[in-house]
Amino acid sequence: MATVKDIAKLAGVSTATVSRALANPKKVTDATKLKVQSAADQLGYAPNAIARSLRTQESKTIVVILPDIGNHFFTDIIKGIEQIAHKNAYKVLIGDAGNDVDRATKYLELVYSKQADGVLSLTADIPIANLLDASGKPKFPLVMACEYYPQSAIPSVHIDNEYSARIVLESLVQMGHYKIACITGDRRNSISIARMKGFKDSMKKWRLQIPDQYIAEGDYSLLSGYELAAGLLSLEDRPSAIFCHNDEMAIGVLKRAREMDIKVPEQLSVVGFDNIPFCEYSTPELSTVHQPKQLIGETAMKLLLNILSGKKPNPEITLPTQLIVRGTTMPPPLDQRLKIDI
Amino acid sequence: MATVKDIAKLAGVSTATVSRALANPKKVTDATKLKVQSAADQLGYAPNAIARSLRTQESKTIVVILPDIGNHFFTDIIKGIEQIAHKNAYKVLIGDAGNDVDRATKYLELVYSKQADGVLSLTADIPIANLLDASGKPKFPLVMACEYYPQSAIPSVHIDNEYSARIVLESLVQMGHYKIACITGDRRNSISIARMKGFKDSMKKWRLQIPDQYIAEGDYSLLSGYELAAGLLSLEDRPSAIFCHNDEMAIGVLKRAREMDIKVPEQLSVVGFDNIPFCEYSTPELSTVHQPKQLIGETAMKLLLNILSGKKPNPEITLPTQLIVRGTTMPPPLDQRLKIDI
DNA sequence: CTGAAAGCGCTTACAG
DNA sequence: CTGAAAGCGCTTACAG
Repeated sequence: MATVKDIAKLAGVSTATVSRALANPKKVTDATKLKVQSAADQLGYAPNAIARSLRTQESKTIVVILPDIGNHFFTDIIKGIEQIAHKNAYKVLIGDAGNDVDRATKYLELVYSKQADGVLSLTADIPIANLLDASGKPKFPLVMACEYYPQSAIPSVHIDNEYSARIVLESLVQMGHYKIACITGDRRNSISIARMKGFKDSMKKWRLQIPDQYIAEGDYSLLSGYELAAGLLSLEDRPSAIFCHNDEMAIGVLKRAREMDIKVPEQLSVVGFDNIPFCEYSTPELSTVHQPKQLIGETAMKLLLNILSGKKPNPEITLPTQLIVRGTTMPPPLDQRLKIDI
Repeated sequence: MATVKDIAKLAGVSTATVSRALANPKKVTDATKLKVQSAADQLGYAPNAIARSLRTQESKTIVVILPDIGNHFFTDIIKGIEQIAHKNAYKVLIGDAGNDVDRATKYLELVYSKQADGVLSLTADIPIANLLDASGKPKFPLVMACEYYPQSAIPSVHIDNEYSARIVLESLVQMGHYKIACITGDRRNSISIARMKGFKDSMKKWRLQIPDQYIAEGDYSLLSGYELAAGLLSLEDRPSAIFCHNDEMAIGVLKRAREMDIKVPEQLSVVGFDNIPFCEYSTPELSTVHQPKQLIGETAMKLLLNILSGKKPNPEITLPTQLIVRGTTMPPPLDQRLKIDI
């Protein structure tokens, strides 16, 4: 491997000049620029980024901490992150936590070991003490996306989860549903809490009850939706609608309903969350809440870039969602329909 | 950030001793080990991996080049890679090529810039001249998984694509299908070529015809399966079975059939490839070829580890596949059934 | 515009 | 067992 030293020798200049010619072509004569350039080409020079990092104290790399690479929701988020990162000459290290807190936390070491300049975390499962110093400020350049720590000073971009749950509920109630169940994610998670709050607030507003057994806690997988639906759909007073906190669990519910011979949407309405590509390929096509996934990724990366360049960040950005009504929702059977004046 | 120098000062030893105490506790007195360790703890020392890399000339990082992060087939492969990598103290840099050859090729620079020690490529779309030197040997530690360059000296782990296609075809023919269409991936790709060969060989063996318009070229997306099925299913002599080169295209076919009111499997059999989790959640559940995805990832990473440690690699590893018959395949209607003696 | 020199933070032969 | 010194390959203030 050729180094600046080799180029310097071949071009008959100093290593300082080589470095300058390659990095700032303006600070150097056209003649030397040419000499250096052709020597570099001749030697097939590739700069050693490690040496550069050690000298400049920056790696031009960021880590994104991914809760679970098996969750398809994150695909477009990552695409958004990578697009902005690459456009700005940053490399992206993707750390899959496999739903494990310790593994997620471990990726933070990359910034202490100087292999990354900042962190873009898609999970709020990391103990917050690992992220904030005594004064409550982030210990290193850090942005959260999708998930977040409420009332923390960590810059974050996310949707309005409470509002998004409310529009789902409003739509369902307007159709006449009142026996509405819910399959959540991890219930200690801020996202689940916000969505549950939106759900409960809407129900309360319409003076509707939520029996305890109508709330089930899943893990965002196809399987957990499938398994939890078994319980929900066997209830004596079976719900006429199920609101799932992501699309994969909703697709799991669809399968269970099919097996139990419960017709969707005639006998059961199902709503998902995220709007992953598979929504349009389920039977029936899944009604859901659309999240601007790629935009979330892009925005979060831009925020991190701002922090990395020393600007003080916009602390919190909320992006819009949208209810998408497809084939899994309709008014419940007449005998189960709510009678209200709208 | 504390450095070895700081620790050395606090512990009253040299930086050399600090380095040794931390890395090889055996080469040092118990007393100094203790002194150094406690000084390091006290200062909250985190080693600078960049400096270490520059000195040791290895980054303990590998890149995996991913054709498209949107293709769910790769999820478990990556899990397998990461598991073995982390167990061996290697970091994994995931490079998403977004189905773009130039982007894929660009990730190779990470090894020239010393940010990665080796490459695990899941795509064979990179021009091979970028990988091999004049004598046909890999320019750097390199392993292929899933895809490969036929007759190259690049170590690779993959399935037997030809055989896998044959078992699909045999199963279909045994059921009595003879009008069998195929939706492939990129047809210049070695995987598609091998699967097509298995397909054609089987058909030839049974003396069956494959009309040109029975072969359609897709891009592994849900949408391409959906779109190409429109043509296939509108043919005057409509196929009674479609073999898709991945599950997502097969699920796209299912949707189109539903819309055209063609009953699967009664009027149309569909077979996918890969066995992604969604297979069990489609309607009907998708028959497919199971690939040992996680094992492929693990095996490929072990191969790369071998190369990295100077051992000469096992050049090619083939892992077994398995036909999984679910709800999308059955014998064709009687009037379209092949009459053969078996 | 160019060069000599220092230094980023480690590790490791080489002496002792 | 321990220390002094060199060096990995860059970049950048400092002189000139």
